[in-house]
Amino acid sequence: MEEEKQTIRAVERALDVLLCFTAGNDLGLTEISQRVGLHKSTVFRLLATLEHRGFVIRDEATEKYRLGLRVLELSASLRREDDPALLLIGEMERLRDQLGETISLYVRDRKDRVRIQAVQSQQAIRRVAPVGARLPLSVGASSKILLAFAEPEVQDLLLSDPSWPASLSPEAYKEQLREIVQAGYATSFEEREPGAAAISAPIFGRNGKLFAALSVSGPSNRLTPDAMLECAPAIVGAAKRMGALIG
Amino acid sequence: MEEEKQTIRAVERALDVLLCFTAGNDLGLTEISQRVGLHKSTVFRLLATLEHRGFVIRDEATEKYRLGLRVLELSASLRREDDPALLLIGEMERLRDQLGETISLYVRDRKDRVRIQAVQSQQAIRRVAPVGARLPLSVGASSKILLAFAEPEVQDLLLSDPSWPASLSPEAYKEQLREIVQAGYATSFEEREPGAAAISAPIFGRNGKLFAALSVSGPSNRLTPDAMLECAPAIVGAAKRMGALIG
DNA sequence: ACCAATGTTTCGTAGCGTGAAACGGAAAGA
DNA sequence: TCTTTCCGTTTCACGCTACGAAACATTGGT
Repeated sequence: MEEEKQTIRAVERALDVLLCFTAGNDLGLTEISQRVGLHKSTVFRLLATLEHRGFVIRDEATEKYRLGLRVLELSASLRREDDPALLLIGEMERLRDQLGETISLYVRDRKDRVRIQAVQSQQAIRRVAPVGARLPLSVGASSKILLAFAEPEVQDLLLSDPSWPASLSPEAYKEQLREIVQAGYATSFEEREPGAAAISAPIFGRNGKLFAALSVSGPSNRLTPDAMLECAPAIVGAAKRMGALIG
Repeated sequence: MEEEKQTIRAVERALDVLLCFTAGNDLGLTEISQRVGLHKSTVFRLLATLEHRGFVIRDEATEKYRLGLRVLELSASLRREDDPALLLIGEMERLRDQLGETISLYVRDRKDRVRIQAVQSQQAIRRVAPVGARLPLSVGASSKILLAFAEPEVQDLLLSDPSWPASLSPEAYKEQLREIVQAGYATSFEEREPGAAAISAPIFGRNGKLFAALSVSGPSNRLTPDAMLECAPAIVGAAKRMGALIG
């Protein structure tokens, strides 16, 4: 049960503190200590260390903490010249212009999916999709794609994981995933967020393995089930072209 | 020579390991341990911790370490809706289209400057400017802007800092900065990188304090001293308009 | 086969991180 | 003005925990 990997507690705690800031707004010391469940003085020292390296800074006015520019520096190193997300942005823009909706690119990262690239719809009412967002793998069209086309062993691992919602029976869900493999795309209608719908198709690399899920999302009154059925071929086609672009 | 702030050694080391990856390429355990000057087993545990939280991952093929998507998640929180860099991108694009060169936005972060936004030139030969890059405050046109228009106390602090190159006399440099304040803009010609030139102007916030340096950079055979002199008014004007846009 | 280089595990020690408590300071309320 | 309250900061003794040497494992090169 318990073969925890050998990790360093203080570092783990520091990273937890950092992750608090994914919420977005600035945080005070006490608020952080409550959120991570650590003593004030412990968090104080952790924050002092993070600040010393520039990972967090203090807002001069409010005295609260926020992320520092060091994380921008790190993320710049993530986006390298060979970043697939950069290669695919052109094709994504073309699809956006064709369909008028927001286009996202998701990859699986452990037990979540992460939006690694996005081009926003130009319409007044649109889905806004910030790059970097981390979302659950249990709901949404792209989640189903990432699961349905994953290698069987990771699929089993994820569906049997304790973090998998008990309300979703693995057996029934697998049947649904098989249908998606058959169809070649997946849809979701007001599944994760009310008023939103999405349709997603898989992008395979040259090695034949799933690389990412291409997803079109918008308001559910525009992306009706019928409308999604209609634009599915375009999305599947774009995903196929993208697969040819990446290594 | 005294009291360092109270920080946590293990965390500090972990952050140093993370910062190794700003180089860009993937790193092996031994290489990291040499770079940060720590024992292999120590780095091994630090990396295991960073990996456990998703800040680094291992390339399946090469077994080397690289940054994980958690840093993308963090950087997304840095780019919020009220991010000034997002407000200014429109004006930057306009300036790019007018001058045909790459436009960058720099802010001072401690003893460095960081490029927080950029729009790339469309020309075949152009300056490429990745967002997030951290550069020294001692060379380059935008460095001079960030120093010249900084509050006097931080200017003194930076010029007297041990990290300031001894070859640049603070006295003479201050005189140069005064001239820049007079002119309202700064230039650099093959100063930091051979073959590159830049011209930069300050952006002030509503509070009258310096917010960032707007910079135009390109190959030195296009951005000749004469050409820079010619386009200076356009850049100063754009910087002024940008100042009105931010809070 | 050897050697060299890298990644992983073990283990005893002491140095370090920990959390309770006390301190200081600012803002809110009576 | 004097409380009260809430934050942030500092101190300190205890005992856990992170440390590094060394051994072990694994690979690839010659």
